[in-house]
Amino acid sequence: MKLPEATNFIEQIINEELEAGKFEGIGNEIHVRFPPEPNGYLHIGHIKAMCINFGVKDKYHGTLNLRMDDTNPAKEDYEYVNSIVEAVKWLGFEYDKLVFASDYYDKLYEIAEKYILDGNAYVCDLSAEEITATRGTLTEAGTESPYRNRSIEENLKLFREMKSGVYPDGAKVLRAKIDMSSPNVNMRDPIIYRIAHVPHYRTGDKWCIYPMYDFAHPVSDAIEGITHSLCSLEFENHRPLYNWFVERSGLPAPLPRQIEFARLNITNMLMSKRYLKKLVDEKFVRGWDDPRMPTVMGLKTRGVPPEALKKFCADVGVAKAYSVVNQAQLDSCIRDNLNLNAERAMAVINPLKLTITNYGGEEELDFEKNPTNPEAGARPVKFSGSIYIDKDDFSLNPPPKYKRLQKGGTVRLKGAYIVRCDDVKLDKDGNAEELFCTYFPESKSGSTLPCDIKAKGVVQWVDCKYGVDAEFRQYEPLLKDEEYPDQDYAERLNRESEKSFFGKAEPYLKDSANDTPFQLMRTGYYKKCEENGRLVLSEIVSLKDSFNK
RNA sequence: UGGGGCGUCGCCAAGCGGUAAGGCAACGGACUCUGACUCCGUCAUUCGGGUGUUCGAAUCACUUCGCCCCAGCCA
Repeated sequence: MKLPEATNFIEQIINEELEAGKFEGIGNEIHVRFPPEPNGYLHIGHIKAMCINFGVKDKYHGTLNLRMDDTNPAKEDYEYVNSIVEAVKWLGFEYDKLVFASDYYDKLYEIAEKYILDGNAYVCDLSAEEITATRGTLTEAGTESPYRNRSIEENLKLFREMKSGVYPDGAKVLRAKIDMSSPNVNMRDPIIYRIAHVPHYRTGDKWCIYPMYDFAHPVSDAIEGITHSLCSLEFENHRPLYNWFVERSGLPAPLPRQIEFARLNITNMLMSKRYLKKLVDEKFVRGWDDPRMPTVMGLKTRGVPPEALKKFCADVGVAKAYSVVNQAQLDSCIRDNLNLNAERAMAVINPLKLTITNYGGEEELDFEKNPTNPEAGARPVKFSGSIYIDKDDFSLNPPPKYKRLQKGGTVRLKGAYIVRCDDVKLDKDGNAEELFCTYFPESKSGSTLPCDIKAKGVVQWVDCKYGVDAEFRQYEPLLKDEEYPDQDYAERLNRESEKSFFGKAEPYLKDSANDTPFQLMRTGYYKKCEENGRLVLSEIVSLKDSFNK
């Protein structure tokens, strides 16, 4: 068979295995899984994991299970499984099956009994504190539990009693019998089952004992016939344990192989579920879909296209080295996508009135919706000679190479005419309050008339008569501190992360039904939404660089 | 200081013994009815350091330094 070209070390490993014929018994089919725990919403870090897993699935024409890793009833809920499914679908990833670790509780229990029967597990009566104390330290071996050598019959009886609910939480646990003096702490008789009289969101109170990740995960992989279990670096130390459980599970070969990769970090983006949950719970943000959140839903409400996110993950790559990607790299992917797809519109954030003294009447001008894509069509823009431009587009003391309007200078009004500023009315503080200009009819946009007037700059504008009020919301990224200071984190988020401006926008923005992202000329990419009948423009990402060079 | 990982341009990242890809950022310049976009050009005599092996090393060996992970009845 001809192998696809590997683009990262994981695919390289898969290619090598395929070449060696490792999966011939199963028709060379690759099976992977994406296993979030339904205890929070998916964030951009998960998108990387999905790109890797779904990427392998697509490249090798394999299958992928979306698996809810729900073995801790205390934290999990349907709210989260629904949000996860929604996020996966919005991103356009197609999984083969939606499965739950909790689907395997019976099977898992059965396999746990097998471990006992094989002498590989025992019931331990030590308290949590005692277990911790006897685990040893990083440099000293642990000591064996006094319950380690109970008979198989006694272990079986005790384990069944644990299951039947006769013991309170914490009274007993089932432990794997491995090696208390292993240099790998994870191998020092890890706990397989704990007692928790907590109802599970799916199985209700059918169970009062729940399997631990270290046992449930590898065995779930084996049950599903997963060939490659891709996870992040912190599980490297668990791999020997993963293999230990899989090899003794009695499940048919081929055994799954765990491969670890470095998780995604982005400057100024906080990706810890714990903190994100805190922000939501303590109402520092409106919810998991708040546009300032790095969650899939936050990115969605912000207007970021899924394709831009996938491109970003592809650009960032997959490796084992710890890394922090510059947010500029994400922004670049978003800009690239939006530049190609987003419609263009005009709006001014700080309106400065500009009156054209030699213009009478009004007219309708044609604007292309997207200069990079003529098929996007055109929209009409009304012009009455009395308009607003942005305060930033006029200067009383222009710096060198200033391209926009100044007294006595000219500028082109985007899509309309070139105007010359004849007079400036100042307010009491000496700032420009209104501009009086003359326009040049022969400079009309698209006109073939000869025109001697030139303008270096182009500015956007909104008609005074037809423009509508708009609110602009600018979002700073979620802030991340090296030290993760709980205290002022949320405070800073509120203080610095959301800014509002009020200005004027084209009526086109208010009227257009769709709320797909668009670009405000020279200002940035925005998403339109309606709040209580108000036009709200939320920033997606700013244009690169720009003003005042 | 036990064990497991990782160290290639400011930030990601290819490279797998034959003489340092690419992306982001930055910096020049061209173009432009968005100071955007696009386009052209510049940006690692060097791969954490050292020592060996070799005709030849980022790639192999040894050594040294630095960073990350592991002692939840979380995942």
